[in-house]
Amino acid sequence: MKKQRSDALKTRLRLLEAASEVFGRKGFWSATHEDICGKANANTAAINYHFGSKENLYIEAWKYSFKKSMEKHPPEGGALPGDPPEKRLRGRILSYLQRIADPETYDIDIMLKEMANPTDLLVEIITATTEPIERGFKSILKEVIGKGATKDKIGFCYMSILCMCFGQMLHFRFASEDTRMQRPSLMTFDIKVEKLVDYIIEFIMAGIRSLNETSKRDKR
Amino acid sequence: MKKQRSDALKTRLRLLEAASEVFGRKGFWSATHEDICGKANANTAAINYHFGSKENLYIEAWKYSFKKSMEKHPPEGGALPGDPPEKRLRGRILSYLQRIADPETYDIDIMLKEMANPTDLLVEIITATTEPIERGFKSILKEVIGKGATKDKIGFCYMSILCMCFGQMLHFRFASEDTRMQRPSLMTFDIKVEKLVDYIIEFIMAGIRSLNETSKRDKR
Amino acid sequence: MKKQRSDALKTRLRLLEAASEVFGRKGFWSATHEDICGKANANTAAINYHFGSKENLYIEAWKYSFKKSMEKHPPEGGALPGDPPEKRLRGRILSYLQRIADPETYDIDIMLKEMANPTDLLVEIITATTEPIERGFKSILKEVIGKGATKDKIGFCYMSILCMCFGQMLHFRFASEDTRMQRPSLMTFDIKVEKLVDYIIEFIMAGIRSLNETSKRDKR
Amino acid sequence: MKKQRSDALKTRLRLLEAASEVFGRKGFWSATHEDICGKANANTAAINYHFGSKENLYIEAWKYSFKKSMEKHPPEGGALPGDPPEKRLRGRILSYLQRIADPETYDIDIMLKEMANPTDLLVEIITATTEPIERGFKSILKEVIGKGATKDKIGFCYMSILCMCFGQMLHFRFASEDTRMQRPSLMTFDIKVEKLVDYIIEFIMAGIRSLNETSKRDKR
DNA sequence: AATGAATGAGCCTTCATTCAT
DNA sequence: GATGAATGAAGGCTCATTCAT
Repeated sequence: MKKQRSDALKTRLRLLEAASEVFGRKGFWSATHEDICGKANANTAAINYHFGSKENLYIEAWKYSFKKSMEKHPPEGGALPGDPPEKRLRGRILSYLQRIADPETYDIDIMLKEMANPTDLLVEIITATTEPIERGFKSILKEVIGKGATKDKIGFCYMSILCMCFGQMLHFRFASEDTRMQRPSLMTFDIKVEKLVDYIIEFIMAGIRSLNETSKRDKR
Repeated sequence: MKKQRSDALKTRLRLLEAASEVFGRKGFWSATHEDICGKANANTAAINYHFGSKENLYIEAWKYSFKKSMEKHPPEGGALPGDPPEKRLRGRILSYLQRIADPETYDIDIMLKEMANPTDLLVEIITATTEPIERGFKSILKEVIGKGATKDKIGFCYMSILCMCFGQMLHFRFASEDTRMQRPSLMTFDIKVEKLVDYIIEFIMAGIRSLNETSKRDKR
Repeated sequence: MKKQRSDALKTRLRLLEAASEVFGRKGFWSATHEDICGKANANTAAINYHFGSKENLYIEAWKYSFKKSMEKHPPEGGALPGDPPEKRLRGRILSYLQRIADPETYDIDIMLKEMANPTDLLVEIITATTEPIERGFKSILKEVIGKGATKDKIGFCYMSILCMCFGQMLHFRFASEDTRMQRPSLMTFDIKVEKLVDYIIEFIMAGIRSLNETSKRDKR
Repeated sequence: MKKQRSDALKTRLRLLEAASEVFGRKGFWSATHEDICGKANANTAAINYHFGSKENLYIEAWKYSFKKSMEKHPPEGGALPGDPPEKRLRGRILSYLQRIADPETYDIDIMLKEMANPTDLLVEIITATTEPIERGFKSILKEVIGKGATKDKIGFCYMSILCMCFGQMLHFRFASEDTRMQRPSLMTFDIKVEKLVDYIIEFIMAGIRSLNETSKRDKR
């Protein structure tokens, strides 16, 4: 079966799709040219032909994944600029959770693998591309927390949101036998994603409110 | 004879120590025999000689690490059996945080790498060894939540504790330039570990309490 | 039609020019299609399209270079048929040196690389094309040496001329930072090309004369 | 046929011998691990095991070859310190010619290939190791030339010796179907090596003497 | 007629494992 | 019992060549 001639762009795209998935599932080191090219129906030499190196493909795959994910799930999560800060925060969290839960995008997966086994290739690009999201979150958090909003407290709250979103959703993906997860979770409980989202948001909002009150009390 | 056997045991131990650290820092795939044997001052053939294979050493290293870590930080975290459930919960969380923060144990590191890039080797053993901890947590959570304590809610709360502890402490290790972390965090804020622990516990307890109230309200 | 054919010829020519230079600088093995086509502003497939193979282009490039070089520096080096043999020999040597020194022709460079790393591709063609030059030299040498002109002695003298011309001029190109030479010579001395030519010719003529006298003496 | 266990040093030596020959015959780029390891009866991974890389083996092979060659053919060529300068010069030239002609050493071959296709790996090491030889030659040349011994003239004479020795001997190797030369020379004449050496030395000495006289004459 | 896309053979290197001592 | 030496399988990459347009 001879490969049909096709646009280089199409092959490139197939490679990006395949690479996103394979890198997302296996991480940079375990993913091989053959894994990726096999999935993309391309020759083993295709990666170097189209991207110059595995490293470069990795970077491009992350950019591609992130863009795709962000376009599918805009960060506002349905909230409008005029909405009260709590509602806007909920919207942002919801958007985040959706990005993490979406079985068709791999930016989060790549990022997690990268955090576990850093390659020195994505640090800057991730920092640069995710900076607006962080800024958006923090600006809303500042409003929500109000007077006691020190930089540290905002940082802690933002981090808490990340922890809860990532952790719970990843665990959910395990529990729901997401095809990306190669094995069952170490822990299971049956919960639907909508309910999980409610829980997460409530948990986070309560935590933030509590910290907020404490600091007010401390001041007095 | 006796001397030799003792030497063998010492080498075994050095290999376990070295393997724990290397696996914790690099994960299973990136760690090489040379990395480990080099650090253990042993021959490259030593792993296969003493443990049969890299896989087996990995399993043994995890067991070793976990045991060491648990002996150093007992799971009650200073709370007594008769203490009120909230206090016992705080104790458990504190113990967890200490295990994560301890720069001399690598069980958590191995577990995290394993979660990011599963090897099929640790699932059962981790499940088995951590089961008592999970059971302890959940039993206390049941008390704390009280009447509305469904299996799902308990599961969610337990998972939330894990998320917060892992996420925040890992981030703290990044921010504090822990030698285990190969690069600076993507995000930094200056906060002391004691204060961080306070924050985490308060955040979690607030979240749990909130979920609790909601369910009571829902019931009405 | 006519236009296209002319374009094709132009591309062919550009390829020949580029190939001469690249082969001259890097030799057959290190020169890549991309090197050559890049320099010729042509497609990577152009070589096989226009010449069938890298091998064939190599042969054609040599022929092209040699022809170009010989047209620029006629082998008589300004001497006339009626001039005395020594003068005609000087002319030939001068012409040789000019060909070697000319920074715009690459036949000598290709030949040297070929000698260092033979490809089996140029033996016959070089022998055939340089044969007239060799014949010209040897016929003059026969006259110069006179009675003792055995085939061996003529051969030795001819070879000596080649050695001196090649060696000294190559070294000079090194020393003068000729762009064709990738690195400085292992040995440097500051000497102008005119003086160098004088030295070389004097050295050679003295050598030949000496051999000549010896053989006369031996005969006696 | 299982490989027998043997001293690492013996394998190393076999690899060095094989590498010297293969690099000498083919040059760095065309020589493959398989060529070398095949000849050395070793596994393809042996090069990286014993030398770390092809580059490093190349350097070591050159050092090994050079040492071997110099031990076999001491640079004085049989002349004694008290001998007249001309005789000592003859001795040095003879030694050089022997080194070049010896079919069992490959330092010269490697050096020539390196000059034709530089790798950036041997420049310094060759310069350093051959420096004493150059110094020895030049000091004698200074004596031989006498008063007119400018740096340039000494340099030119030294270079002339190199040219003649290298060129003639290489050609001789071609003509005598030296196994190192893959193909017949472009030019043949039947001459015995002893006679060739006589010719070369006479030619060189005459050239040097002539330059010498000229400069004396010029001064007047 | 000419080219951009694609390919497969081959190279250097790494690494877990085996083997002979 | 323990180790230094050796190996083979597999990975990333280069490059001359082929193919479909």
